[in-house]
Formats: sequence, C-alpha cells, structure tokens
Amino acid sequence: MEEMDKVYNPSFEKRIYEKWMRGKYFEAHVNPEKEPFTIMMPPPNITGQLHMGHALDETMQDILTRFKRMNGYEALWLPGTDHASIATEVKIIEKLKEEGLTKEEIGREEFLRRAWQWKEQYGGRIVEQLKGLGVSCDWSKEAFTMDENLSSAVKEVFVKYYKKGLIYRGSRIINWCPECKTALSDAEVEYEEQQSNLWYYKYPIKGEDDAIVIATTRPETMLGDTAVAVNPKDEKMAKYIGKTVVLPLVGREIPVVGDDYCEIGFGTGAVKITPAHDPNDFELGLRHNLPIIIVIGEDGLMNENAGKYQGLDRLAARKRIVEDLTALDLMVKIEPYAHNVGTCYRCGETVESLVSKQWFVKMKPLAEPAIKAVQTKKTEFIPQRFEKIYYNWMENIKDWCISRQLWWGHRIPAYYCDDCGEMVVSKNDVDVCPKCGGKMRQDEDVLDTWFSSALWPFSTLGYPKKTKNLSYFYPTTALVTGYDIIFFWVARMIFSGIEFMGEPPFSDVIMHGLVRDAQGRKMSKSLGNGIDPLEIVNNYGADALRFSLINGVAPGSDTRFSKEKIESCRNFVNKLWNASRFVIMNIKEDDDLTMPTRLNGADKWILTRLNDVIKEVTVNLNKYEMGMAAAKLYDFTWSEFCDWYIEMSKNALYSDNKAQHNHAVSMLVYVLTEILKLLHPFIPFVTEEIYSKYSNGRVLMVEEWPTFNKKFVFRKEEANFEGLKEIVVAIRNIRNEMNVAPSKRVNAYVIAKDEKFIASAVTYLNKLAGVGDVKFVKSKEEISERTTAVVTHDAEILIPLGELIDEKKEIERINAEIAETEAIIKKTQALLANTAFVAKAPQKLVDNEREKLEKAQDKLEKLKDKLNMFA
RNA sequence: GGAGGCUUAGCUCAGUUGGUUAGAGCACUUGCCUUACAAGCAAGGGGUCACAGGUCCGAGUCCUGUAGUCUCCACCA
Repeated sequence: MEEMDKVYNPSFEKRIYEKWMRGKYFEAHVNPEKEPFTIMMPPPNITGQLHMGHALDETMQDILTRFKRMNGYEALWLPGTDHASIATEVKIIEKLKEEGLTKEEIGREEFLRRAWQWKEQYGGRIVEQLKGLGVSCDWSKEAFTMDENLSSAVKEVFVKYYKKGLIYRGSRIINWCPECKTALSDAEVEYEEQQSNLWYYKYPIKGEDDAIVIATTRPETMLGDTAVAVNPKDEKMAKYIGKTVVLPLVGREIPVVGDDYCEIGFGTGAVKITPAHDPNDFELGLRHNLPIIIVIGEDGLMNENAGKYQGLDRLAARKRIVEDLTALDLMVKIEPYAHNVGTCYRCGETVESLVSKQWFVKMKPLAEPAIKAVQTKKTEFIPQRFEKIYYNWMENIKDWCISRQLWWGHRIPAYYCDDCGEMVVSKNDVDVCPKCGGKMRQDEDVLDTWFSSALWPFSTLGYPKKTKNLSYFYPTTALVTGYDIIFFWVARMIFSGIEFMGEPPFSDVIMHGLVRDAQGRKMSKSLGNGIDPLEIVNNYGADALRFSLINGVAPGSDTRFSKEKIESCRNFVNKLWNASRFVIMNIKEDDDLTMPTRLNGADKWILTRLNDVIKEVTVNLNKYEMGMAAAKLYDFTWSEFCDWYIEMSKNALYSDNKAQHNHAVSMLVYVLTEILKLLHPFIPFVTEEIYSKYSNGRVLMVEEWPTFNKKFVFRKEEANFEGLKEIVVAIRNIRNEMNVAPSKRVNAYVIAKDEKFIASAVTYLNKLAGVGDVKFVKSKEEISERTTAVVTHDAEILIPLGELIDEKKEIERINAEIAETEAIIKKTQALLANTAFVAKAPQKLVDNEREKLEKAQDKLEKLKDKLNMFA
C-alpha cells in the first residue's frame, strides 16, 4: 500500500480535480433510464472575486449534486457566469477613468470590445476559483448570459411578452442613478437612513394676505411643484382647497388640491406636490391631472426649467434655494430630521425619482400564477418561512422597469423609424421601415441584467430551441441561493419559467444565510473584514473550508466564520486522514479485503451504528438538512469508529493469527469505505484521495451511496457494547480519580447478569480500561480484598486497589453517585405514580420508565452495600 | 408602519413529528509523547433552555403576552 503523510496536507486537491475532469464524471447526459436531478448554479458576476457567500452556496450545491449522483440520479449541475450589466459597466468605466477616458469618448463599439475582453479575463478567473472548491459541475455545459443562445432566448422572450401586451414603453416615474446615468428597478434601490432637515416655508396665497406653510426634506424640488395638497378632512386646512398659491422664486401659480395622501397631523398639514420627482406625488398628479415639470436632469443637475438655478447640482441648488427663501422671509423653521434616502445598489449614489420614457414589464398577470405555484407547493421554499417574503413582494409588485441606459448587456430588440415614427419589436434586426421604407435604428438601451438571469433555468438548456436537454432536465430540482436575492432573481425566474415553459423552474428553493465574520458582522469591503475563501483553501484545504461552512448549521440561518471553526474542521479531516492511514498501513499483501461473513460482537455493534447513521444521514440529505447530516458523520467517524471500534480491533489486528488479522483489517476497510462514501459529498477531495490508496483504481465519486441494510442491524449486540463502553468509561473514571498510573494494570472481580458477554469482552477491558485479570464472582462475600466498585446497569465491577484507596474520597464518590441515583428514582417514581401518565403515554415509554426505575433501584442497593463496607 | 428571525454551557451554535439524565466545537480542570493521529488520547467541571402565563400525562420544542436583539419590506412630505 501507498505511504501516507503523517499529517493531513491538502496539496493533492488539484490533482484530484484533474482526475475527475479527465474521467468526465461531472458530465450529465439525457438518459431515460435514470431520473434527472438538476441544479442551475446561480451565475456569479464576471466582475467577481469569489467570496465566502459563493463558497457556501457552491458547497451546498455540490453536496446535493454528489449525493444524488451517488444515488443513481443523472445529476446535472450547470455552471455559468452573469454579464452583470450595470456592475461590469461601472468597473469598466472606472478602468477607463484611470486612463483618462470616458465611455462616450471611446464609443459604443470600442466599449463593448473592452467589456468582452473583461469577460474573458475575469469570467475565466472566477471559474478557476470555483474549481478550487471542488465543484462537480458539468463544465461542458457552461453558460454565459450573453452567449449567442442565451441572447436569442432574451429576444424571443421580449418579443413574446411584447406581443402579449406584457411589455410596454411609456413615461413613468422611475428610479434614476445620476452616477450610472441609468434607470433602475425598485429592487435595485437600497434605502439608508440619513440625517437631514425638514424645512418649513411659506407658499403665499394669491390675492390674500395669507400663506400655506409646507414642510419638505427636498426644497430644491419646489421648482417643479405643480400643486399643494391638503387633506379634505382636515378641519384647519380644507378651507384652502381650490385656492391658488404663488410658487416663490418661480412665480408660477399652482392650485391647492384636496387628497387623502396628505396625512392629518403630520408636518404642517400641507404637502408640496412635485409629480416629476416623487413617486407619490406622481400618483397624486395623475389623480388631479397635474402638469409634470422636470427640473432635475438625468445628469443630476438642475435643468432649463430651473431658471436661475440651472446647472447647479441638486445639493447646491438646495442650499441656494434655502438661502433665497430665507432672504424673502418665507422660511419658517428648519428642524433636524432623519429619513431614508434611496441609493444605487451598485455605486451608492443617491437615486433620483424622475419621469422618463422606459420599457416596463406588466407584472400583475405574471405575478398571479407565480404566487399560485408556491401556494400549491409546486415550488417550495426551504425553510418555509421565506415564502412569506416572496408572497409579500409578489402581492405588492409594481411594473418592472427593464430598460437601462447602458451599453453592456442585451440590446432592446425594438427599432424605430425616424421618418414616420413607426416602432417594430422583432427578434431579427430591422433595417427598413415596413411602413414608409425609411431607415430604422435600434433602441440604444439594454435590458436589466436580471431580465436575462430570469431565464437562466431554461435558456441554459437551449431555449428557445426545443432541445432534448431542455425536455429532460427542465424543470430543475433545486435552487440553492441566499435570501438576499429572492426578489432580484428567484421570483423572476419563477414567473418567467411559468410563462415560457409552462412550469415553474424548480421544485425546491433552498435558502441559506449569510456568512458573517467572527464577531457576527456582515463581511464587506468597506469594513475590510472579508475573508478570502481562496486563502482558507490554501491554508487549510477546500475540504476543511466546506465542512466548516456546513457542519451544524441550521437551514436558512446565518453563520459565523472563525479561525476556531476552520481549525476544528481541519482537525476532523486530519483525524479521518490518520484513521485511514492506520487502516491502510495495516493491510498486508495477501489480505483478503472482502467483508468477513462471521461477525463478532464489536463488528455487529459498529455495523448497527453505521446502518443507523446511513439511514439518518440519507434522510437528512433528502430533506436538505446538510448541517445535521455533517454533524452526525463527524460524530460517528470520530467518537465511534475512531475512539472505539479502531481501538477494539487492535488486538486482533496485531495478532499473529493470520485469520484474526485478516478479519479485523477487512472489517476496518469495509467500515472505512462506507464512511468515505458518506463523507464524500461534504469533503470530496480527501475522501477521494484516501480511497485511491487502496481502491485499485476505483473512483469514489461514482461509487454507490450506502444503503440501510437490515441484515446488519443487531440490537442485542448494540446494547451489549453500549453497556461495555459504560463499564470501560466507569473504570477509567475510577482510575483517574484514584490517580492510578495509566500503565498500571488493575485486576477486577465482576458480578454480571450476562457473564458470558463480559467474558467474551475481557480482551476489550484489558485493552481499553487497563484491566489485568478478571474473576467472575456471584457475590461480594466471595471477595476478601478491599475493593472499589463500578456499578452500571449490566454489571458490578469490583477493583482491588489496596492501599491506593483513599477512603474519604471513595465515600464521597459513592455518596455523590447515590444522590444522583436517588434523584432519578424520585423522578421516575413520581412519573409512574401519575396515573394520567401511565394511562396516556405510549406503552413503550411507560415500560422504559419502569425498567429505568428497576435498574436505578438495583444500582442504589449496590451502592449502599458498598458504602456499608466503609462504615 | 408591516413581516420575520433570534435569545439554550464562559464563547459560537445544534437540538428533525412534544417523550430517558438537553448535545457539539472552542475555552477550562486533571492525567497521559499508549507503536493512526499532541491538528492527539483519557477523565472531568460547567446549563432554573430570555421572562410571565397557558395547553398537555409530559414543553427547549406548541399557543399568548413581555423584554432585548437582528434582518427584510414599505416609506409620510
């Protein structure tokens, strides 16, 4: 057998990944014999650098994919990257800026050339980073949201929506980022609280010596005011309805209107209305037929409608207007005020609301079936609580602004004729106007990046072509992603899938939380507390990283990443490594490694435990409870296989008796192999590497997942060995307390119910508890030496320790044990005295309690006897 | 304003449909270089499961309320 390093060193990971790639084990093909299992990887942005969130996301998907693959599914995990329209464009503009250039200077064509160059460079990099995590995805199907086929899917979908009347173009109030110079959807705006002021100032009433005081956080928008609103039910203010006020600084006469929107008791009871620059005002303007006057341009500067303030930045204009109003003695007061300000999710600039002509998707008709799909459980959120977030959004959804004033992305397939004004929406380029024969030009804008990601589950499989892959792998099985992306992506995939494929794109949406730093803070660039997964992979190995992200984490909840955690997982991998090393180095040339047919008690015990673990872990994984599955495997591997079974096998393993040795080693190999298979989805590299040392070229990742086998369940032996473990622990405890040197053997007298079993286990007592000779007796009277006793359910072990016994200490110890036992007796008696319990609780539970009481009473008697010996 | 999560050992967290004496890792105490592993082995200490009620034979688990804390959504000028 091959030599293994004494300490686990993950340097083999790259080699293992190449082996998998060479074997094409990741590739999935249409196979009617098998049931498909499909996961679409959430495509990372090509701007990206792999972060901990990706590491968690990919690990979960890889666990599921490998698990299902081993379970005989045709498992497809399709990877890819996202062009990330706005995010990438921002990056490229930044880079241009370093060269002293703007995108306008280099022009669209050159800009796109650079964008594609960026894609080649950084898209490739993130793919390499993913591979370092061990992802078993089918790279032969790797997709990019701007691939030719995916682009044709986008056009197809756009045209279909348009023909159905679900896409329209119109002037609406939208979110505008003055920095990125593009429209944004509602989901792309993030709100943050900012300290500002509430300015109170007067709007004089025309022809009267009176004025309405209004309050606003945005004085600069007053230039675009076209009304003042008061609540008609407001006794104090209603009298103003119908009057006209003269807009200060501007001189425009605007009406006072009555509308419920103005809340009684807030501010002054009167609101200035700027339909062009506030969504609520826009709605109110529609209700009251108010004109829309745009005063802030797309560059964030005051425009020609702003009079003398034209050209000023919004904030500068605000300052000047406040000064001017004060000079006119119209300013009443200025109060400090905290309010939420919308910011661009990409560049952080304060977002402006403004009226602009854009493309929209009509959401109501699409949202309805999407809500229903979740209600009828065609798609389930895991954990379920996330569906509430989904419903909340879908039920209150507004039309989706999909046009972006950017260059990098899918260009909107709409064509305009400047001669006659005709517009054509078409999958194919249109050069000539079908109406007047004039020249057509394509819409300058591109689509929201999420428009194409919404099609990901089917565009990657060939849509709009009716491919075999599409009909076999769609709908997909599971989507794994963070809860922060429900609106952007999950919701939009669901309605797109239903609309174009007739079925929701996946049956399970598995949500995971955020990976936070050791203090529980969100990892972020600005805080500088981000941890680079690649660095962790280099220092500890991808397996340790994967395990630390999964182990013991409850579904959907955030986790912390800490040095302690990664170290303890690395230690676990090392433990597995060394246990395997031990087993492998004890394999001899002529050993037959097939599992023995005659099993001894210890074998039966470990096989029973193994089978229970197989059953539980399989159930957990099928329910996507990866954290629990990992924890169980950790525990079984370390605390049962390593701590007990390997130790118990050593005598036979080292035996000169060839058959005995062979029995031990083949059992160890069997159990180890099952463990490697079970752990493989979690820690694929190290398990594959270990397996390769003795598998004669077989590859672990394509082995079959272990199944529960009734034939290997032996409840009696299991109970016997649990009892034996208890005895061993109790003896060790006594030795420890009595300060018996670890090397010193102690003899023991045993009074046992099942003498035969203990007799068969004497070798384990020798090995594990440092026991020398064992003598079976029927009662204490047969023993003349002074002894200390270990009392368990199954047996009483009396250990002569001679002068080592510190009587005082021993009495203390026994008294403590008596107290503990009495407490159990008291509690159990009380429970059994409760007639309602006996009548209503399951019989098995009642029996258990009775048995427990009996055992405790028995034990108490023995303990008291023992105490009497000292009295 | 609306919704949801969390509160369990010193710290970080598990705890699957209510059912033995509530678990793990780290930290801590004691003893060990025992021929797989000191990234280890053995033994041990440490918890009124936030609080108050309720349902039930039985509650960390279900219900109601309170407090603290975090997040999401909406956004009232």
